[in-house]
Amino acid sequence: MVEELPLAQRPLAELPLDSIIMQDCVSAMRALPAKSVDMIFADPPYNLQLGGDLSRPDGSHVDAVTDDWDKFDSLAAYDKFTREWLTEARRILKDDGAIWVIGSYHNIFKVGSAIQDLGYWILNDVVWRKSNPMPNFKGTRFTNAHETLIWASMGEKARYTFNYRSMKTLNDELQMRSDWEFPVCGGQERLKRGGVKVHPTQKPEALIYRILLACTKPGDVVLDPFFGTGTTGAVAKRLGRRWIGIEREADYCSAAIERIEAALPLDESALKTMQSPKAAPRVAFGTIVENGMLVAGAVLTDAKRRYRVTVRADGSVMSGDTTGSIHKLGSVLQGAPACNGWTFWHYETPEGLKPIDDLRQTYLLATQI
Amino acid sequence: MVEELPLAQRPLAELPLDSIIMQDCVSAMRALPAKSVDMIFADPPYNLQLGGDLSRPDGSHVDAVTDDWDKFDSLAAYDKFTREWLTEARRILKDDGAIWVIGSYHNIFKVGSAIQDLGYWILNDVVWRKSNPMPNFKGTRFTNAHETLIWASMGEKARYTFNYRSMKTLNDELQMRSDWEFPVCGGQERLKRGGVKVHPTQKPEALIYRILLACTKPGDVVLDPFFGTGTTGAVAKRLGRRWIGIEREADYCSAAIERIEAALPLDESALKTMQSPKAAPRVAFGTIVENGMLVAGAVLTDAKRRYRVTVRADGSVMSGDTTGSIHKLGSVLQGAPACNGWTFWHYETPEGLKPIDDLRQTYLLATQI
DNA sequence: ATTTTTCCTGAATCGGCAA
DNA sequence: GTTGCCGATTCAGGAAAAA
Repeated sequence: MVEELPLAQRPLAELPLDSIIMQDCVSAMRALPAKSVDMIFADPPYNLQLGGDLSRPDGSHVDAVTDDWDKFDSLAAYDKFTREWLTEARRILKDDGAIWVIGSYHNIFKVGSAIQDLGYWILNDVVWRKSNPMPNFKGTRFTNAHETLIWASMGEKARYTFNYRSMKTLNDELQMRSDWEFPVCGGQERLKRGGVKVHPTQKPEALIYRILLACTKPGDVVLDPFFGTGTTGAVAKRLGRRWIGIEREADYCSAAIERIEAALPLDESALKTMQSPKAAPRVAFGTIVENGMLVAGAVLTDAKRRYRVTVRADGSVMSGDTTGSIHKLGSVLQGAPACNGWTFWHYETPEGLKPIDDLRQTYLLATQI
Repeated sequence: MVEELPLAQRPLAELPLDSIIMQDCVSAMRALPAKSVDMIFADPPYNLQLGGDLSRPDGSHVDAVTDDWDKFDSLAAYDKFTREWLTEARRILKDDGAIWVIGSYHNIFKVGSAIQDLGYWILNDVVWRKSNPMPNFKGTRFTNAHETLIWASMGEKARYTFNYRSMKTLNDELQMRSDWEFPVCGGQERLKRGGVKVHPTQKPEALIYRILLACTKPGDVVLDPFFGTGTTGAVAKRLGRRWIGIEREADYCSAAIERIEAALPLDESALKTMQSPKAAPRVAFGTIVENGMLVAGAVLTDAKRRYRVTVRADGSVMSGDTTGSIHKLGSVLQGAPACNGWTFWHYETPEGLKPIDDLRQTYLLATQI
């Protein structure tokens, strides 16, 4: 007779994959098996503690985060809450798993301090620089133009996943730095119901995309204990990762389900939804993929269709078992010392082949001026 | 007979201005009078916890921070140390003073958490983006390309200095954001003795310059409890601020003294231009009427001609049976909590509508000088 | 249909002073 | 401590409206 396996060895199949647990974050995590997920991405309440109303110089009203879920009785209460969920997160993570947490100065120091105290090992802090932050209307402080993310492994000696090459390719053959620029979530990407935003703090997909691409492998299980409207689930689906969401609010859950079901390989409409840095004069091919202008799996050929490569999620391309940047594959396949991949490679359109440089131009036009 | 003043009221003259206290940070601070300094800038040990030696891909050796002053027995010991010096800092600061602390992910979460626990009120966290960071030689993480600064006042309701106009001017007439880009300290600025850098973590003067310019007034006293080679002193001198340094190591002290003596203060005129345009003398709207620049009975409208009021002889304005100041009517008619009547209300000219603020400027030009 | 202008909004710990 | 008045204060980008 087969004995019941101890909790820590329960098979992964018992995880409620690709679904939302509509429940309180901590109690839902307690029901999950130990050492069972590869990554946790968490966007916990920030505990903003806002004062009175705020108006813009033109008199219009600022729509602030006033939801109950962001209210805590005290700093100590927030600290306690933070340590509770981080403790459960640690139990659920595999030994070679990792955690990402995003926050602002209101809460990130409490989060980071708890992460260190609980035995996690911080690998990087990453800064999300907002290209279009809300200004400081009263002129009393610096424009709060960034948020902070913490990436930590299970311990000083623990292993973790980091797809170094993917990041370097995504960043046009330069090491990816700890400061990332993205616009805030708006436009078509922002979920709305009756013209009103569904969630006050929806995160941009491009941000989660980069995190999952950097720190998970295809098929990995990603848990988001503060699922909200399911950005993590939508990106995970897009990138071929499994996901589990925990979310208390029924409204957010229904919006998330609808959204993730609709998530598809991106089409042209995505161009409008996820704009990206406008500063960089250089555009990495990875940025084109990250923004959905080309999807992973797309096939590129040269103008005469003699060579063909397949686009991968990190902005590299592949031919047989050779992989590399668009420039490298162009030179290798031709046997040439160098190649400008932007003009060499083409993609199929209803009007025929077009150089991928057109996409770069479109991207630049959309993001510059 | 005059009784000895309590510690909290000791005259400022007792502060060891523009000098270095060569002593342990906490004990030196204990000897300073309470509520006596305007700002503290602190660059405490980062508690880096480095493993073995690190080499570059070319085999060369990376000169890491291995000094004793950066070693702590445990995370708890670092935490205790942090709370000790932050507590003393709080005692020494004036009620309307402020503190800046710089750190990396190794220590900044502990620092920020302690700052919040001790009753300081965080105003911003600021990211120093390094334009030329050291790469991640092993390709195991993101390039650690930034450090974090925390700016905090003495409490939620405490006042603090922020030279908004100076920052906006410095940033090409756009609000200064919370992410600042500077190169790391090198070249001529980097202090060396016999070709060897004197201090492993010397900060760029441009960074301190911006902080002092933003958050102190000329003549303010700035204390740096981890003085090192005296960047804070050199910048304070240049900007016409007073400084106090605390530094344990004699080598750093001598280098700092030499450096600060060589630093040239900006002359007064240069300082003036960087200060905010000293709040222009206030002009009552009534003065404009009194001088005939607008006559009683004149009609003012907003830029879109949605609202209109009539000017009265005493400088009040009227709409229907509502009367009051230009500001009050602006807010009442719009239903807004506040309104700057000078920019909201316009008067008719042959060239079209013009804000009445133009009249104020004309009046100021005519009466000043 | 195309270009120009206006409008709207985003995790925000967002006054100072005198009576 | 409270109230009330004076008057200082916004950037980027997408979408809708107007020309």
